[in-house]
Amino acid sequence: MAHRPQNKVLQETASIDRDSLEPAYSQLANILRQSMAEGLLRPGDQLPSEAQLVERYGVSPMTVRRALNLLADQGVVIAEQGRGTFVKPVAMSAATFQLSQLDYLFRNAVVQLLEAHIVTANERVARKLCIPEGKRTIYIRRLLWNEGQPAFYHREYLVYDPTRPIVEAELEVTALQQLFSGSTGSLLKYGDIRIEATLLDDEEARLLQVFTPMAAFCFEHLFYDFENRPVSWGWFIGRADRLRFTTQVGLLSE
Amino acid sequence: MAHRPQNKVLQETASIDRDSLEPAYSQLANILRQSMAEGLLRPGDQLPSEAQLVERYGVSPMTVRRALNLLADQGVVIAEQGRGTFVKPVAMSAATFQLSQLDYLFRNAVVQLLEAHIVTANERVARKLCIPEGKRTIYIRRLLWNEGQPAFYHREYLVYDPTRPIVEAELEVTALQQLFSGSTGSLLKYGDIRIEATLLDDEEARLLQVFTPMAAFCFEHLFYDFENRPVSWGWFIGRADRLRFTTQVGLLSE
DNA sequence: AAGTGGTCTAGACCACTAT
DNA sequence: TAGTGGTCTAGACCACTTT
Repeated sequence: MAHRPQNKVLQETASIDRDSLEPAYSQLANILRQSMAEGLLRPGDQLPSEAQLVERYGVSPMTVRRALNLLADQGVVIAEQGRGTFVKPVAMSAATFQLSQLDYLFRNAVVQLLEAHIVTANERVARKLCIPEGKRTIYIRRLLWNEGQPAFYHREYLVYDPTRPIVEAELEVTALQQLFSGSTGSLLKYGDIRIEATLLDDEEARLLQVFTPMAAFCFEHLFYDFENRPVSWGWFIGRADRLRFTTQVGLLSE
Repeated sequence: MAHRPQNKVLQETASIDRDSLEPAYSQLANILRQSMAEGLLRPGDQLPSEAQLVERYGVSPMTVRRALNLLADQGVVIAEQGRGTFVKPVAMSAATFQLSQLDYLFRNAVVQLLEAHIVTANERVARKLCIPEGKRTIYIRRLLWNEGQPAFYHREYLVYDPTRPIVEAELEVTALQQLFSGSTGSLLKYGDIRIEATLLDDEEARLLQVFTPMAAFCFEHLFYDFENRPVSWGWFIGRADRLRFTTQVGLLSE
């Protein structure tokens, strides 16, 4: 077993303010986070034990527990049963980025319907949507505009089945935003999302008003209904020079 | 205020197994998740109140609370104070992607050091590292191989300062994996990561053994020490056809 | 006023790790 | 054996929303 440094005695500068609107567990988490930011607690160091924190800050074990869980969830400490809780080293692999960073692009998007036709599924579409080849699907092409600029080119195949009301709703151009933002009454159970970097082809470049070669982000999505049947397969393609994902690892700025 | 459907009475098929190794809060969360998967609870539906769950499953309020917090953290329900807890609709924007998906590429990577020189900072480098223009930096170029294939081309500028021991450690080729995986004794406090889609230039394509034009993922990183001074600025560039980020929204498969 | 979620207490027992 | 984190109880009080 690897050696771990002993825990240090923290300065008792900060304490829990019981009159504050901020919950005690959150205050305690911030106090500990502050200790790390100041370098009092370095990566690999052991935090004070839960019992010590209970005594030092005058809160109950559950409150200490919650504060430590919070920090563990945020990836800044790691708790090891029977050993202690330790400050996690900064690792680039801990980075997580969220699609909601693109919310602004979708919330204010103007949706231009380019095409909506019934087409028979070829082999690829049939396999993705788990339907027989040759079965009818609805093929939709949309262009999403944001502040006068084309932001995304979206293509989608929907299972054509009159008994599934989602088809009707999806044909409305506004349904796209509901899909992204989430809305009450959705008939989707879950979805798989995949992000790739691709080159724009000529048609994509023309619609997005750029010249090839140009890099792009591609967001492929496959949504399922409550019977676990695929209902929607499609891609959003957006110019890479207008899309950016950022995140922070290690100590999160509050 | 928008109308919300009333909560339904759940079948009491499942119950908490006190002899199980699985914690009660986790069991309860899974029971509720199962109800959603079966369609008993649909997006927008209200979950049973905490008091109802306490009575129905014979656990304490804190345990119920924890189960609901777990589901809320996972984004499948939303709790609204004074109103209730509701099943969240599926939203594509809820997708989160984790860089740790690339762990296998870094863990087994063979690092080839292409260059490590002291260079004076130009305007761009100086601005990023917050040092005066013309100050000396260490410029490192590396190629990461995985299973006999070039996986990433990495370039990095390090602040050159003999008083900062990180410089010595970073020059070791193995330090790169530690940066990605995290390791005890790191002197980094936090880092900013940015992901872009780009086109490979000629040099990048040659090293990664592909032909232009080719799309690529670029992971830019900027790491800070405990005095909040930037110490490392660099990019990993990897072939897009070998990199994929996937995730799931809505009901998570367990 | 009644019902909801949000926080918190002051303990308890257990599993695990180190000595 | 002593110390650690992990779970759990059976309540309490509060803020908020709805009726």
